[in-house]
Amino acid sequence: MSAIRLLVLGAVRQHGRAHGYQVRNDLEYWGAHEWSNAKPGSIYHALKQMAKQGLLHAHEIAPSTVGGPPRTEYEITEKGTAEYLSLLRESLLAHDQKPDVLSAALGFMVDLDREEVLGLLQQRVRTLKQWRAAVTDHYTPEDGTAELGHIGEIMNFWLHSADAGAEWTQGLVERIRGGAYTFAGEGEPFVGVLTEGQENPYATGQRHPEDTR
Amino acid sequence: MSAIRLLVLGAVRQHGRAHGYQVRNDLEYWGAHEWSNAKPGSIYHALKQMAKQGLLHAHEIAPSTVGGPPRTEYEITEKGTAEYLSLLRESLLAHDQKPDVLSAALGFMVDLDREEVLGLLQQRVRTLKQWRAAVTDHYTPEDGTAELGHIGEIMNFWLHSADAGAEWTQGLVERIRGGAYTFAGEGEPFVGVLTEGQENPYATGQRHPEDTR
DNA sequence: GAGTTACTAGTCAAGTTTGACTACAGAGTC
DNA sequence: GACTCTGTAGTCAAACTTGACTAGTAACTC
Repeated sequence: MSAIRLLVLGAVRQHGRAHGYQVRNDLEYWGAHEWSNAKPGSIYHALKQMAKQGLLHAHEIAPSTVGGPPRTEYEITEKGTAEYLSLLRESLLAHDQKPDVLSAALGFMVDLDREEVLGLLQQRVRTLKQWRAAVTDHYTPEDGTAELGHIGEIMNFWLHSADAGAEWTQGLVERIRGGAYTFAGEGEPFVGVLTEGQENPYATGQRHPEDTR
Repeated sequence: MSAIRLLVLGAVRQHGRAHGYQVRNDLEYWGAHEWSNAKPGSIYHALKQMAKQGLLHAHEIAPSTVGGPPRTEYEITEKGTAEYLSLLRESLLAHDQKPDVLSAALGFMVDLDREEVLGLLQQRVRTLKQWRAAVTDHYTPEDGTAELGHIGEIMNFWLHSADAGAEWTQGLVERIRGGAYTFAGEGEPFVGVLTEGQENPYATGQRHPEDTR
């Protein structure tokens, strides 16, 4: 599973009603084009696809207010909300390597309540540790026959990444337990989207630091 | 860029001549189906595509020796070798987040010589550190206006991953400098492929430890 | 005041990835 | 002896992703 569906559902949901360009702009604001496959084509495709599947409801809208082709506005359906929450929980939980999915989930974690997020993240840490143990067991059995040569570095790399991921997750758990951030049902939520007309400080033209390659 | 082309080119090259199933089996032996998109469909597609592009030469072969559809055997061309080495160097160098690309490159690094690999990896560490500095600079400017809320955790996660990656790469550099593994031009290479008839200890049927999810 | 650039909004074709499926052969088994 | 399971080898349609492109308006610039 790629992160695109979660990102798009979450963005539409935060707006209540959004057209493609708005979603696209939000994802850029979050830096998602840097760490996920949130390219325009993918976004518009996901919107259409999810509308077809009944996760979003498409309103055909008159020609855009500012030029360009006519807009379609999308609204999340009940089915879409269920899918969104399910994707979100799964993404926080999965020790599933792809970092883009976790990143997306971090951006939306405050849509769940604090206790649930803590539970999911702690489970995440446990699963990572189990996975680690299983892998080392499997590739270095008691009889010491493991002669992987440099191929072993691949495993080594994944183990190291898993350890780093577990450690970081543990840190996040502690920050959240310590009262950081505002979760569902805790009053005024943090506003993570751009409202119509607000300028985007991280717009593409601005050049992201990563572009120095 | 996904890792599939590098993986397939490298596998064919090690065999001298290989058919799709052989490549597929090698990649499974390396665990590539766990950490990359090396599914059968992708592998066969890549073989055909690269044959069309002149990176591989396709020999049409008589019906398979053991049943099933007729095989096609592939051999790497000069152009393919050039592409392979170029992909390999690029993958070792790129601080480009995708871990599957780096994993694939690790499996093939011994096709380059020791000094070159050391140079590439050290450059990798430097680039990671520069990237880190640029990101922190950009998102926490001197005027302290950065009010990212929980969105900041996304950046935090990437920074943490980059740090872990740099640290691990540094460790690898030291192991290689210390004489580990056998690189190009250093005598009998480590055999990382399965020869015809050799059984695969990590075959799918065996169940990988990751499957305990 | 004509040309160039930038921004808004989205489409499209080409390429890639996925997961399920086909087809054959040998080995066990009831 | 019919049935099921496993292994070999690969195809295919559907879905997804990519990057380049269209098209209109505003704003700047010389």
